[in-house]
Amino acid sequence: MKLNNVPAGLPAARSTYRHGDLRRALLDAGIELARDGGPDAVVLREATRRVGVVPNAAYRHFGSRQELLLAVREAALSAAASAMEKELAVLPCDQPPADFARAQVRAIGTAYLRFAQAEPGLFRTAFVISDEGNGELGPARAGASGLDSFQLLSAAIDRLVEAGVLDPARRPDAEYFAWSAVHGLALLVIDGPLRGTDAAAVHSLGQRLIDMVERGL
Amino acid sequence: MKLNNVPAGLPAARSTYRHGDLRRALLDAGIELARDGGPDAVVLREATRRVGVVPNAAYRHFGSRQELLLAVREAALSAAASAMEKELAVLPCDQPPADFARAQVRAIGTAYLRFAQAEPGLFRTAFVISDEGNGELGPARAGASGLDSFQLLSAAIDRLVEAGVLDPARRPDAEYFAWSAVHGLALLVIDGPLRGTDAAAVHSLGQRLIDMVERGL
DNA sequence: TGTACATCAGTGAACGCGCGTTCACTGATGTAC
DNA sequence: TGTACATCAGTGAACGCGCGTTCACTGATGTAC
Repeated sequence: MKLNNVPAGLPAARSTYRHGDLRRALLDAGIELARDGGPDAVVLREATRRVGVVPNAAYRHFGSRQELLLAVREAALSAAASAMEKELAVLPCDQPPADFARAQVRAIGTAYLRFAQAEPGLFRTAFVISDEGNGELGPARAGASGLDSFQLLSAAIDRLVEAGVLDPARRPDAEYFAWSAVHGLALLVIDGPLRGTDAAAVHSLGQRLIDMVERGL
Repeated sequence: MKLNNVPAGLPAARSTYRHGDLRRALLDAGIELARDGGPDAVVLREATRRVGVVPNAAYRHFGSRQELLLAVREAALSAAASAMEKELAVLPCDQPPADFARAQVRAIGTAYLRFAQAEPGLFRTAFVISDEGNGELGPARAGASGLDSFQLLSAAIDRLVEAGVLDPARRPDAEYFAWSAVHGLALLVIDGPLRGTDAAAVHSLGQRLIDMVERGL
């Protein structure tokens, strides 16, 4: 019988060992690489180098470079979802349901754009697949609430309908349209023609884009 | 005095030589590589291999791999602009100016989405920078009309204002908003959650997205 | 029109690079008696 | 409580790979006399 009862089938999560927690350290290094360089910069050898360990040591914790990259991506997705949740959390609740629902959708869009600008490398790691040999995405990782970014948006749009702001006939696929607009702008900002635009101007553009989406839906 | 008078400063464009036209052949090979693999697949050695020439032969025509990639990108941008022009050309002119202006904007958006779906590799080569060490974009290449994709869109939106469809107060940055929406949807389709959706469904989503943009602007 | 020569497109061979990944190992840890 | 042993995280060395790029060459072409 084991003291630390882990679900069968999963590798037991050790808390410390020779290095301390090499898996965690490699993951952190990978995240750092992604942060300034995007997904392609997540290089196994470089991660081990940063941690101060021999390259093949990584194979005790990740089956391949791809597996490390996937773990980094999960972390990035989770960070994005958390950023949204944080933006949602500061919203005042004492307002008419219609306004509140609208504010929630706006908060999600705003958080997405802010995340893209503040952490372009992580943003691209999380949301820009860029083929990589057809992806293998796996389920998008959740934030603290247990919902991923896309689910947060969908739920917010549902609330828009409940609050009577959005005609139910317009509901279908609305999250794709909203996502498209905000995602597109994010890319224009991080490596398109709007690159180099300062944060304030981007914020203002973002707000006007969200206005457009709101009106358009 | 030369028979073939080319503008001074530009390298004389030879029509044929040992290989015939190696530069053109390498470029075509590069385009083919981009077509099924995106920008990262534009590999100098592979292009020479396909053409049946030794790797370093490429250096007679391109200073570096980057230069080849840029040429391929130009071609992809030009192809996109042409697709838009083709879509514009089939529009009936005998309609009220307001309708015509609207139809032109729609045609551009539709062509963009169609191009993305029909040629995802070229689309990504043309419009997804993905850093590459901060890009070095150069001016976006023009179609037959001499305008690039973005200029075509901007001009169409200008006509929307002239036709009285769009409030001039709403004009500023409208092309960025429209571009964002369509570009975002294109990415969802080519390597996001909407990948694998069939052409008809994508077209319908695209039309509804454009509806949203039109209303929202 | 015919010969001599310069040009320069494509050759052949080789570099150094960093990458992902495999192998047999070693030595600190945690466990059983 | 002390010793013997098994585990397995991290080592050391090496692989093969394809890449971009450089070098000195050679031989067909187009040009000058």
